[in-house]
Amino acid sequence: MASCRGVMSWCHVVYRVGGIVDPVDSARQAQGMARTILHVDMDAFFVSVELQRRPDLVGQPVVVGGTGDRGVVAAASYEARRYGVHSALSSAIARRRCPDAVFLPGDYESYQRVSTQVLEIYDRYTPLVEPLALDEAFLDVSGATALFGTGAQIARRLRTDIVNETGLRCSVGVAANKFVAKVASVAAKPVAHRDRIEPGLKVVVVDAGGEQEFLAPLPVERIWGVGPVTLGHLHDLGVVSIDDLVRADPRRLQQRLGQSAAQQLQRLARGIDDRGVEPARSAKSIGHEQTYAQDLTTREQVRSELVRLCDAVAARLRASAQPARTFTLKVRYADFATITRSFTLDRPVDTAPTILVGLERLVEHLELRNGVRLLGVSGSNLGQTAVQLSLMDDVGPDAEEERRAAEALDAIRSRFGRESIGPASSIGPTGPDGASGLRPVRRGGQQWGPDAPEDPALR
DNA sequence: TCTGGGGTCCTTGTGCGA
DNA sequence: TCTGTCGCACAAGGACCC
Repeated sequence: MASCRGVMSWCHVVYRVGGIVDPVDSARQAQGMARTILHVDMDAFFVSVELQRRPDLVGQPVVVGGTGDRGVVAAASYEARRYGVHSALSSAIARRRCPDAVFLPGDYESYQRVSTQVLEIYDRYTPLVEPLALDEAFLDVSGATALFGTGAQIARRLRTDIVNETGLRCSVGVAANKFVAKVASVAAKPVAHRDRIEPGLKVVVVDAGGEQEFLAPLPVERIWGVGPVTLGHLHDLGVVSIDDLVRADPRRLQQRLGQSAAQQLQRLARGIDDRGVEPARSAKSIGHEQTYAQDLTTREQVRSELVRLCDAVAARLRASAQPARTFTLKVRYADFATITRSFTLDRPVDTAPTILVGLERLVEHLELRNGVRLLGVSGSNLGQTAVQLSLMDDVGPDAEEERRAAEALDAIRSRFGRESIGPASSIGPTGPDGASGLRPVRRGGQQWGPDAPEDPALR
């Protein structure tokens, strides 16, 4: 049985049980190499940052995300969660469920700043930090225990530092591997019930060897990689809890989910996860996509938007010094059907005109059907050196000229800001306020869908 | 009930050369 | 010369994550 041990000054639960033990972990422990992994997850991060600027909203239902009808919720305060509002819910439904909620459009750059501050705190404890998103990270503190104490003690110190220096709260899971640490951090979080908000445990520790007993009673959708589709398959097979998954017939699972997924899920269900904490994961693709408040219905509109997206993607490829060989166009139609089309060049490139030539060829063969609600462009197959030679050369602009223009663009943006210059098609006939102006693609801008028309009551 | 934007990873199908 | 097969690269899509 799992034993829960409360600790005076902060709530802290330890699962120390027997059960099936991963041979890899056993060998590691036998050699004194057991890892201590922390998963730190900020509580309602975006909302908490907003509340620091708007203390008058503390205790109220607050939602950060797309404010328009095509937006989604990025984060909800626990007061809003009591009404069934949660992240990824459509903003329209969120409004219906909680009409009194205050909707804020979100400020990605502020969240980035606070996130950097939190990363600096992690750095004091270990260099092995793998950020997963702005609001969560894995830390391998195996080498820090001699200096700072047990995993639980480090977790407690970290929480205190974060609260004192940022004013924000977080929940921490501690375990011998990433997956279990992540599930533990969820168990440490506050829970919003219809009639009350249950304070979280703040820190939950799962000792090595106790993984399977900790996981067994949890619903199978807690496993990383089980989304709505896989959950449907698992329910069809009578698998509801993680324990059911451990006991499930591997052949039936493989028939339904494929060999790779079935094996991986059963390993995770047993609490086995050999992935290490990777501090410097390089990006494999760089892209931008945008959902439009009104569907695009003409080829001209599509081309014009592609110019903006290409410009933004090319600028980021240059900024990261990672030109791409493969470019993918994503189109979502009004009926939500989504297609992707891609092309691969013989050499990596990072300038918009060359990419655009390829994309326009793809668009020529596309039907616009009854309207396009989303367009996306991404570059993958990232390389190191951009070469202005490609299959587009026969029709593309002069390579040297293109390169010089891109460098001039970067220099102007670096000096005067990202919105200071852009492709001609970025100049809309009229802006939201009736005036013309540049419409740059901004990373983090419109992150959660098109915003509602300006409402002074929002801010 | 309506579904964003940034990604990653996996599977399947196809074309091609050996 | 034709056919089958294997491995590889690529394209497209699906599922998932935060």
